[in-house]
Amino acid sequence: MSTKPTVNPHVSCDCVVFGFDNEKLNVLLIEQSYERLGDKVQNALPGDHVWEEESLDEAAGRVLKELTNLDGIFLKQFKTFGDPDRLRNPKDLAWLESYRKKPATRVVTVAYYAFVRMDDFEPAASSFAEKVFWQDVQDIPQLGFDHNEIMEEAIEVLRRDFEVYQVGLELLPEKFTLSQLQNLYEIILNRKLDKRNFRKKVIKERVVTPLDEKQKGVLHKPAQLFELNAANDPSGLRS
Amino acid sequence: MSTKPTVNPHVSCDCVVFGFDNEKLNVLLIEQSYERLGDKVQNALPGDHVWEEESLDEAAGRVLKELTNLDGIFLKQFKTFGDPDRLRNPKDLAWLESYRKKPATRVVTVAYYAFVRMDDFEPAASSFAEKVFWQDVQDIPQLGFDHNEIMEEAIEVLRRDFEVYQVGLELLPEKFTLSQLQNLYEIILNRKLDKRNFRKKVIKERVVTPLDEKQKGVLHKPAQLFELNAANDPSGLRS
DNA sequence: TCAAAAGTGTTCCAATTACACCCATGG
DNA sequence: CCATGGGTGTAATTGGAACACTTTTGA
Repeated sequence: MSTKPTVNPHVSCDCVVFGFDNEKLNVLLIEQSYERLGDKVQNALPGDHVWEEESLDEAAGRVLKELTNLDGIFLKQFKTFGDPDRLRNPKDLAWLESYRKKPATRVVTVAYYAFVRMDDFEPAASSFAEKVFWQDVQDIPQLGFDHNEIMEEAIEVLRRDFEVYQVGLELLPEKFTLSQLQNLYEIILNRKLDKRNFRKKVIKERVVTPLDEKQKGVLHKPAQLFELNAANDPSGLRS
Repeated sequence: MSTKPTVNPHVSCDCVVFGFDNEKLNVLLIEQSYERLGDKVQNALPGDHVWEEESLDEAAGRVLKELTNLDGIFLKQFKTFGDPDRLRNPKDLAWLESYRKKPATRVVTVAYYAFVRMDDFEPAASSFAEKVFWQDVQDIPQLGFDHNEIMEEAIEVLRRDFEVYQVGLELLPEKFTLSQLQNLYEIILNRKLDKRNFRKKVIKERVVTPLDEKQKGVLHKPAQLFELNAANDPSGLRS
């Protein structure tokens, strides 16, 4: 890639990047600032136009890479948003004008969700935005464009794909306790689970394998650490 | 809609329209002919470019309506295909040249699947093609562009959505027997089911409700007819 | 009377649920 | 020694799987 890529102004991709901090589910948001109209800022999902010579998956992978500098991240296309009015809300026009020549152009966006281990990544300025931050999915502010709608659909799809394919376990740190695992299940499924039954099940079904290692420095009985069972890798893409 | 619509040359939608004839699962294909290069024909999925002022769902609904003239058809977006090379196979160039000014333009296509009751619809020429026909999904010929790939993904998604949301029951005629229902299950799930267990289950789970009516004119014991339980309508779109 | 599909119940096993107490550690 | 979360087993219930014969109709 030595020549400058041609941008396709009609198609973009947006990424809903999930992170898990053992207590809640978070999403990466960016702050877009546009000085032209009185230093306003708005929050949005990270995304970019697709280049003419890359696939949609490559575009999403590129956005993720520029944002986090991480490789091997789970990434899945989940829905395409193409309402003719999706960029025509007056609240978004100022930003679009500062960014593109033709703010009236219709843009269809292909939405992806992704999983990032929160302790692999410290949000930092990127080519997309000076500010990048984690936000609790229970407490999402107003976002630009139709990004609130995209977020909501992403969470629905995550719940479903988690139940069907056990997608989402890559949100855990490499070594984790069964309580952490159970927290993740409970948060994604949005219901309480029984501790004993849960443990029996994940061990019988080989979701995880125990390590020869325990927690240290906790003010209670240290827990056994586990790792994901590699064979359990769902058939999704990793970029 | 009195003014002529503006076509968006960068985005199209393609529809995988399923039908069920009590024996196999079928898909609607069209035959595209282009005289320019020696009267060749190729088969493809029905689809069209999106208009500038319609949503993606509306575009798919429009394609379906023009194709079948039916209303109220179940329709669901399932994946977007946007490889830069998806229209660059030499086999497709002749057709594209006969159809568009710029065959090299990259087109991203949003794929939908849909369900049509086969006895509600007799394939007939439409604005898309002179020839429209049902084809057994087990025996799909080579299609233009990346349409074989789209087909395969559609079937996978159908299987999954059927298990998760019981999407697909709208393939049945309004009144049907439990054997027909079981055939549909077996074909979509691709495995045999036990007759007694199946019947117990669909009745207990209120998938269907019995009618005060029986089959007539069959050369065996006439079966009780059933209809879908309306409350079972999955939360998909109907166009 | 025959062929063809309809219709029907019971038993067994596996999987899921509910539930309460002792343990190891750091402060 | 106390607070905190870690760790464990059993009994009851539910749901799924396996399985074979009789019935009704039209030809």
